[in-house]
Amino acid sequence: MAIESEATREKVLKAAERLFSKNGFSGASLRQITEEAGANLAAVNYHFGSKEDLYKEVLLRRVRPMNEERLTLLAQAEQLAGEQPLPLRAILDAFIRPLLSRATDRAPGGLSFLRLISRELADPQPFLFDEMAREFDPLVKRYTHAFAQTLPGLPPVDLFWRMQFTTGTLLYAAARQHDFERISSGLWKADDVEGCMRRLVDYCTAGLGAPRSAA
Amino acid sequence: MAIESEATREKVLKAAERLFSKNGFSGASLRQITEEAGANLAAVNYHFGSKEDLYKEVLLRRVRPMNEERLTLLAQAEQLAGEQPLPLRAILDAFIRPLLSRATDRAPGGLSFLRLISRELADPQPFLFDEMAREFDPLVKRYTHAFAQTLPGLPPVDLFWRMQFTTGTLLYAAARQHDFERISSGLWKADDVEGCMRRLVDYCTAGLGAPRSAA
DNA sequence: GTCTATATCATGATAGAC
DNA sequence: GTCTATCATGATATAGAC
Repeated sequence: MAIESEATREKVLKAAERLFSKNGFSGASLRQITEEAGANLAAVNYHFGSKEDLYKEVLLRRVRPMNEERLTLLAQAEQLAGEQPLPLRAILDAFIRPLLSRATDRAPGGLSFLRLISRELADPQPFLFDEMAREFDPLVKRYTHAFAQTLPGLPPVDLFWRMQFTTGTLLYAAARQHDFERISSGLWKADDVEGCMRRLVDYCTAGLGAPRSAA
Repeated sequence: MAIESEATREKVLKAAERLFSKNGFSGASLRQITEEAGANLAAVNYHFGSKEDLYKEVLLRRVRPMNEERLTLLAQAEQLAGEQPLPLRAILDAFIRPLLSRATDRAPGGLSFLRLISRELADPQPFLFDEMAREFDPLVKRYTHAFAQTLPGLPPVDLFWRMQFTTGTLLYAAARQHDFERISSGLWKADDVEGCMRRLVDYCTAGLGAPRSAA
């Protein structure tokens, strides 16, 4: 039945998300995953074809809506600004929020997904590289253009680096949401994602707009 | 013989560094490693005891001198500055250089080590967590103090975040040195590590010293 | 110290009954 | 669609010869 099939599929995806997030692609076995899902070992191959394809689906089903959200928020901000170039803060907020907000989502997968996507982008799986590049390409192009408009004097190579630095900052913040409370020695509480986001935007706004030092 | 023993040990460490870096801890097998090293499978257990202990040694033998260098550079900069608090740039340079300079080292392991240590810090292996914490603790304390001196008005929680953001920026830059040339579409050449470092310092200096926005 | 040989177990994948 | 059973392979680790 389609209904039961969907239920099993969903349970497997959920368990896979958690275990891939915790142990990485090669560190999580299909046996662990199907056991935690309460499904049969053979279900993975039936529903997804292979472990790699399961991993791909775990990621893409969350990445796609997230990136659409990022593009939508940017478009909305631009409409609001009219002819003016967007303030840096506005671009960054549109870029960061759809990712970090998932740290508090009641929706499934929040923290797991953050850790997973951070690991994948900082340390890509070769078999997924092309598909991820295709998925992120419109986003990169679109935001590069927005940043370039707001920072007209910045040479392309510097903009490239500053966007990379911003990405690194964001990914690390996302990857470690799950243990910042512990390592901050009580300075920060895990439910204050807004506080993290505000500080992240402060930091990256300054970094992107920094003066350039002499070579 | 002690000499041959050392040679085998060294060959295994070198191969392990490359393969752990490329495929991660669980993605690299002892078979791969010993084969690439031209050593016997049993050599790993003889010399290191277990796969986990091999991994630990691969990391720590490079982390220890790197972190000593960071502490030394900071002390030297402080001596140079006398009574004055250090400029942000000087602290950052001392923090960043001993890591990123390894991207060009003729010495073995440069790029591999960068990728490996970045992955380990952004996504720690549980079995190594305590030992890494112990190894990095003096560094964190020392640099936190230096930053706090130079940024006297900054509340501790904000300093915590900004140091985390700086760490994330640095680790991502380190992790991807090996393919920035490719993904920059020709904007940047891999031999220009100085250029990367200068831009990284520009970015983080601005971020650490950024104005704080209202909550 | 280094090797061969092997023990023991986990892995991803699939064939075929239901 | 889901199950059991199994295959072929590869994993870490170790015992014991040399």
